[in-house]
Amino acid sequence: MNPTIRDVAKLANVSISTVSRVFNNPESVNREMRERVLQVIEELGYAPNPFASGLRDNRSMAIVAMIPDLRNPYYAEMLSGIEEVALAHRYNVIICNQIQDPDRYLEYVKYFVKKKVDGLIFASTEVTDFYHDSFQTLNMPVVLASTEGSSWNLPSVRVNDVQASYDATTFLIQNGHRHIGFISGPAHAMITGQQRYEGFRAAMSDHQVPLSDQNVVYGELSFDAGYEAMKRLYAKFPQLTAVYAASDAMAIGAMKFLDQQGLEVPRHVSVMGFDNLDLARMVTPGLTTVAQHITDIGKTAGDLLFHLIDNRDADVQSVTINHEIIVRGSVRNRRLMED
Amino acid sequence: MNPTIRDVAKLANVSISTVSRVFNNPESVNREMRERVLQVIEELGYAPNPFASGLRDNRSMAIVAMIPDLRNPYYAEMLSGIEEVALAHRYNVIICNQIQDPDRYLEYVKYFVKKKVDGLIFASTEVTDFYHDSFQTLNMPVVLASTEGSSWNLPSVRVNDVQASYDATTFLIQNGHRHIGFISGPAHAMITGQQRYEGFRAAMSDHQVPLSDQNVVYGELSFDAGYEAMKRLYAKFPQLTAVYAASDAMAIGAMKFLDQQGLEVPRHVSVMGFDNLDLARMVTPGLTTVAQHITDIGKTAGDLLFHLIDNRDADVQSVTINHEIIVRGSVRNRRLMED
DNA sequence: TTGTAGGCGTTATCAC
DNA sequence: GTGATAACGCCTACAA
Repeated sequence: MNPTIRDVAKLANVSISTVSRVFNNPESVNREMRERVLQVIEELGYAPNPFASGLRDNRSMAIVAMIPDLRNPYYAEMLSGIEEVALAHRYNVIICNQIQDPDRYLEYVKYFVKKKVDGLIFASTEVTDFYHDSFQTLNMPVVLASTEGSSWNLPSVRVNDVQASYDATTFLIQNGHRHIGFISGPAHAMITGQQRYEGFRAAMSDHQVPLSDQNVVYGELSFDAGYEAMKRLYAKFPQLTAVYAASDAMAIGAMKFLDQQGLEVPRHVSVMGFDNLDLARMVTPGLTTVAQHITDIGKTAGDLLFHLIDNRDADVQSVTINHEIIVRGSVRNRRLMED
Repeated sequence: MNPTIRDVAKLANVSISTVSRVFNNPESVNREMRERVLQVIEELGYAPNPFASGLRDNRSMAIVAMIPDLRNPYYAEMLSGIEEVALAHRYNVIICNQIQDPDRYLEYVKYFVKKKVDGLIFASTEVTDFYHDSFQTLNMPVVLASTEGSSWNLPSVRVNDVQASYDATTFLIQNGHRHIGFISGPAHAMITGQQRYEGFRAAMSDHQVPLSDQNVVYGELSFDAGYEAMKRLYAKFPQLTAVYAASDAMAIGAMKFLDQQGLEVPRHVSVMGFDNLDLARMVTPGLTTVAQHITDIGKTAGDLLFHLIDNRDADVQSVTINHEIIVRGSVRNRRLMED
């Protein structure tokens, strides 16, 4: 059995209140006594029982990170940012994975999150009524990461996807491409479908590049879906000289397909991604992409959450994280073309 | 404020013990009463306060997963396996990241793990005295994943690295390679350095393939380290026709270097990895590698841990997870060579 | 089968 | 500045 506050008190010849004060308000206790107590604490290896503190204060010193898929490096990286700031606050991070499965999500909420946790980071998943209702009943601070909840006034941390997508498209255009295919996220997905499409569309339009249904194809954000999407895109738009995909995984799936068709990247087709996963620099050629600074998104979401935890009624503003074009080898400048 | 057991009791016109029993031993309570209580529980949305239960029973319903690096897909995948079985047991998983930093590790132990958690999975990190001592003071079940602790009789879950490495090397030899470079993990690393090297050595020896210092180079397991290691290896062993690396990340780093030298994989040099990360199928050509079934390692480690949690004195045996050669495009069969 | 009561370890309020 | 004590909510002997 671990030592309790009482053991410390007895051995130090003080009351338990004094021991407690040494932890929670050291200034208020006589120097000499304090040192004696501290010594005994050290000696016994005493640490307050977190259940007891939690029971009294209703704080768990834990937050929960809800993400769609741990095996996706995007979320792993975000999680690592969240974990980083949590550690600094001496908080634990509890993982909830595959939250896009409603049953699984409810399971988490029912057994884990209820009252046991001081706050919640909810990542990359559209905040439907379903999720929003559960936030209400949970009654704890919530911060969104890489998704938005403006309709419910929930603070969020994310890049400006419209602008980022606009910039990516513009980069391709400035490199002399005019036949640009877009592999979008699912049509119904607010961010990876609609907003990134919107940025693409706006850039094409602003630069007077023709755009029709022919240019666009939709799919899930995965490698496999990217491969399939590229197949469809190439079938209906074979004259494309560049492809821009709504995620790096998709872009790399597209590269795989192109390679299998004997089309070289970037000699025959240029490819641009979105996210800047570690992966992007590992493939050959390196993938030119829009960096999201994912770790920062996680860290910032953590910062906001802890601010809300310390200060329940704070009016926390959403934060936009800067994006950045990372140039590697997968896009060719057609303005410098020789053959 | 959330409803307590007392609220339920009052509304259902029973004593709190009855309510408690409905949760913990439903059979022992009169059907009619039970249904009445259940209804009230539903109505109020009552759930037992985990702090109170924890305080009484000294169980947190949480385990901790200690890993070296969340951003490494290897650990993310393992974690996802752990999380999967934890959910099935209605347990939370708390992350401890970057445990190879001793200060950080101690921080975790000091503030988080002590008494707050029912068990521990410790991954891919050599169990030095330092870590082992802390396990002792923690006094909770520990299971090792992808590392070994035979010297302390700790149960572990891992592949047979010597055999797996032997098989990988044999695969290359059977494909007609006799000039095979090996990019090893750090020389001091028990598994990725010593055991995987040992498998390599044994296979070379058994098949009478010459082996000297020239064939081997050491490095960390990362992409960047793989790139650098390949550079060193190629400098001292330019006649190699195949490279076998102790991790997929290293192998892909090596591929990057080879590409930059104008050496084609697998036409000029074959490459073989170890792990079978998702990554391995995404690169071009696909990486031929030894699959570790990482998710299974995580799941099995979880299973063992829960067995120990339910049954403190069980004598749990270590488990070896099967490995498997995954053939993709990065190894060329020289026996079928035309040019 | 059901209810009563004590205790888990901590913190904060209140006397002294 | 220090000490006694109630309260947090649950579970389980034990008594009825």
